Amino acid sequence: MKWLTEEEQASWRAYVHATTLLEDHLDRQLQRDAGMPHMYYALLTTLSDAPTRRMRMTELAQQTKITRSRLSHAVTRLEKNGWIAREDCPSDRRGQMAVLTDEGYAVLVRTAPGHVTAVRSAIFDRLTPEQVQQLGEISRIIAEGLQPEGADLPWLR
Amino acid sequence: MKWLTEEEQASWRAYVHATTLLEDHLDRQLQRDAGMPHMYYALLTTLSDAPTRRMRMTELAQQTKITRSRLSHAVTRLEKNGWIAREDCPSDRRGQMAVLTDEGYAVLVRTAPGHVTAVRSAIFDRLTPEQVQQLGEISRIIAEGLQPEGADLPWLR
DNA sequence: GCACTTTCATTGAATCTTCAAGAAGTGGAC
DNA sequence: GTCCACTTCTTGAAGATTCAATGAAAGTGC
Repeated sequence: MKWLTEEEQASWRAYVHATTLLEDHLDRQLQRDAGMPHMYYALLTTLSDAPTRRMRMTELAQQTKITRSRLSHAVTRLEKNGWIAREDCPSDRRGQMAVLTDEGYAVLVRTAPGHVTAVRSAIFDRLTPEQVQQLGEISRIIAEGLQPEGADLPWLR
Repeated sequence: MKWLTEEEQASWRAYVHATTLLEDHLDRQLQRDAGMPHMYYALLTTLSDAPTRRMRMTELAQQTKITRSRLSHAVTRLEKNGWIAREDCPSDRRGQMAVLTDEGYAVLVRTAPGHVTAVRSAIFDRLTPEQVQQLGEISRIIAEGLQPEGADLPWLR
C-alpha cells in the first residue's frame, strides 16, 4: 500500500478545492442566468453540436459522461421547460431521441456569452497557454483511465 | 465578448469529462466501501487533521469549500452514523464544534487505504511528476480566483 | 443600556442524483 | 419460430444539495 507523497497530497487537495469551488460557481452562474445547473446546460450544448440537434439517449449520456438514469430525469425536467423534446427512434423501437427545441436553442444563444465569460474569467484568463495545454493533457489522461475504452464493455455502471 | 480558442475548448471539454468521471468514480468507491459520498469522507479527514479532531462549523465549511447549509445537513447525517458529534463552542455561544468520534476515526483508518488506492490509480499512477506539479499549480490558480481571499468578504454565498 | 448590523448555524421545501428494479425491444443460437 | 441473454430507457424511493428564511448571539455606534 503506497501512500501519497507530500506533493501529491498537496496537488490532490488543491484539485478537490478547485473543482468544488468551480462547480459551485458555474452551477450558481447558470442557475441564475439560464435557470438550470451546469450539467443540464451541457446537455443542451451537446445536442446543439449534433448534426440535426438530436441524439439517442445513450449516446448523449456517453458523450456527457453521465448515467442513463440521470439523463432520463434531466431530460424529463428539460422537457417540462420546453427546451428538449423526446422523439421515438426510427431504427430501434427501444430508442428515444432527445431533440433540442428552438426554444432550447434560443436559451443557449441568449446565455452562452455569459457562461463563456464565467468560464474564461475563472480559468482561461488566469492560465498561460502552456497551462491550458497541460490541463487538457492531464484531464485527458484521467478521463481515459476512467472510461472502459474497451469499446463495448459496460461503459459506465 | 471573447470566445474560447479551439485549444481552450478542447481543454475545457476534457476537464469537464475528467471531473465528472472522477467524482462519480470516487463517490461510488466510497459509497461502497465507507458508506458515504466523497464530500462526507473529506469532512472526516479534515477533522482528523485538526489538533483535537474538532473544528468550528464555519471553519470546517471554509476548509472544505462548501456552504454552511450543506455542512449542517452533512453533519446531521454523519451524526446519525455516530461518526461525528456536535459540541457547543465554549467561546461563542452561537458556535458549534464538529467532533470526529472514535468510531468515525475508525472508519477512516479502515477505509483510507482503499481510498488512497482509488485516487492513486485514477490519477497519480498515470501522471508524471511534472504533471502532478502542474495539476497542483493550475488547481491553486483556479481555486484562488474563486475565493474572496479578501479575508472578510462574504467568503462563499 | 439600546438600537442596529452582522455572524453563526439550522431548517424545510424544492430540486437533483443514485440505486435497484422493471417494461419493452433486439438479436443470436438453435 | 422460440428461447434467452442483452440493450434501451424509465421509474420511484432514498439520499444529497441548494436556496431563502429564521432564531439566537455577538459586535458596533452612540
